[in-house]
Amino acid sequence: MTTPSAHAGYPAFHRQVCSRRDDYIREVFARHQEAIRVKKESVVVRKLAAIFDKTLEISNRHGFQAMSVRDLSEATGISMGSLYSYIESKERLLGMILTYGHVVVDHTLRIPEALTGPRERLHHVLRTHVYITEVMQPWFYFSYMESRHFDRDTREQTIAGELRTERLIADLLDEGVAQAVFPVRDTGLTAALIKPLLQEWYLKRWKYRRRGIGVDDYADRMIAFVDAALNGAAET
Amino acid sequence: MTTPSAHAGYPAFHRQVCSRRDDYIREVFARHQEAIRVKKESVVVRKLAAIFDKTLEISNRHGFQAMSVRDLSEATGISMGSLYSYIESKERLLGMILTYGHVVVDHTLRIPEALTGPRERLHHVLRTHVYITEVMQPWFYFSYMESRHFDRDTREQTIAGELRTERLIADLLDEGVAQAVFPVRDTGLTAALIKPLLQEWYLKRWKYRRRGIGVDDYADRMIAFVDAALNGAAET
DNA sequence: GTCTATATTCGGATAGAC
DNA sequence: GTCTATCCGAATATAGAC
Repeated sequence: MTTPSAHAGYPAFHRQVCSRRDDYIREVFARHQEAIRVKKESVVVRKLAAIFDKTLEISNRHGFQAMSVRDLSEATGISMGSLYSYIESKERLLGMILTYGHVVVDHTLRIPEALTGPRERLHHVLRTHVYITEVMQPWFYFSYMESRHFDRDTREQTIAGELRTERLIADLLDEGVAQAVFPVRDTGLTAALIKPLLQEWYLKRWKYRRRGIGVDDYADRMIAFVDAALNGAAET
Repeated sequence: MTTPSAHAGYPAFHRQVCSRRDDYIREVFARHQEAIRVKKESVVVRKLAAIFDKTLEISNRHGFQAMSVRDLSEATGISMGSLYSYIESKERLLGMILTYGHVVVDHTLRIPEALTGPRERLHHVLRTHVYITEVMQPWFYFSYMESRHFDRDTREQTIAGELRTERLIADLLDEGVAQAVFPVRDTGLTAALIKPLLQEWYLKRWKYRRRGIGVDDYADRMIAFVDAALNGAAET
């Protein structure tokens, strides 16, 4: 049941994403330049990295609203005045953090390419999703929990992203049904039931950590559960 | 695939819970009496019902922190001063709302009793959970989303409740394994994977409503999905 | 029991020296 | 680029008349 997918296991995936972190933050800088008064890129990248980390850390404990900019100032060791020359406003900080996550996800959650069989393609997508949400757990948690506080546009953008994932899964299921690999009736609903199994990993990771279940463990088990559900669907 | 369980369908369940609503609120009143300056029970029950409803409504849109007591005052039509003679403080209001949900759940999520087969008992628990979270959707959503802002004790109480549900499912799976009804390997992990399928219903209900999927539809499909996963587990 | 008016604290944001 | 000091609006909570 070990994956015959395009993945070389989680550690390699983790290293790759982390090594590109500065590039991702540079792109965030580029997209929000007008809002950032400091102009020296190397300085900005270093500071933004710290600001994003601490914001996610504090917000995920008490909520973004509850985090005062003063709290953030103390946590990062950057004074209020200085901080505001990087973030412009608290709302803009939110926007930058969302951009950050989207940049990372866009660069990593790529299509399988060489994989052909519907089942293999599905497995790959499920595993990659678990991997990326493991690397970026604080961001996914934040995005999920805070989305209802966003303004209309931002919220709808987030929801659209969510639905895209679900749609991707549904499409893969459709492929499988067309090739008589999965005996699934309603692929849309089935995809909707699979998605919470992906979200489970970043929403309740503490629970699995406490039980000693690691990323690859979870991916293996979750994929097996889904496979069983897809196979057994014939009997319904 | 229609349930041969102790349930007479959702509408009957809904009516029963709603008809007892005043009793539940009376119990909340009893448990928080010292914090409520107004003493006339009939008045308190009526006002608390409105206060709870509006609080859940506003909080579930923008978050409990973001809801000012002024907002609540305007929404309920009760003046600031008057409001404070019912809630003592915003934090106490939070406590009362949590009590409210716990009271309702304690009275409705009862054990199957006469049902014997492990599969039937599991189906019953899953369906009842979907039913109760449908009636009390705003409360469950609130409790899930706000729990990380609670103080230590309250948060741990909420988590304990969560784990109890998961444990209940795991125990039923164990029963089934013992009687060779389910070929499941790790019942703890399987229970952990089933739980998000229950939470899905109150966390993303808008999605299913938009697709025209009702409570009993969801319960049927979700239970079928779980059944298939349990059966197919043998092949792993 | 209900209201209006107000005390007080806190958080976002900026000015301006260095 | 970074800091300290400060402004100002908003939110919780209360006092006290009716």
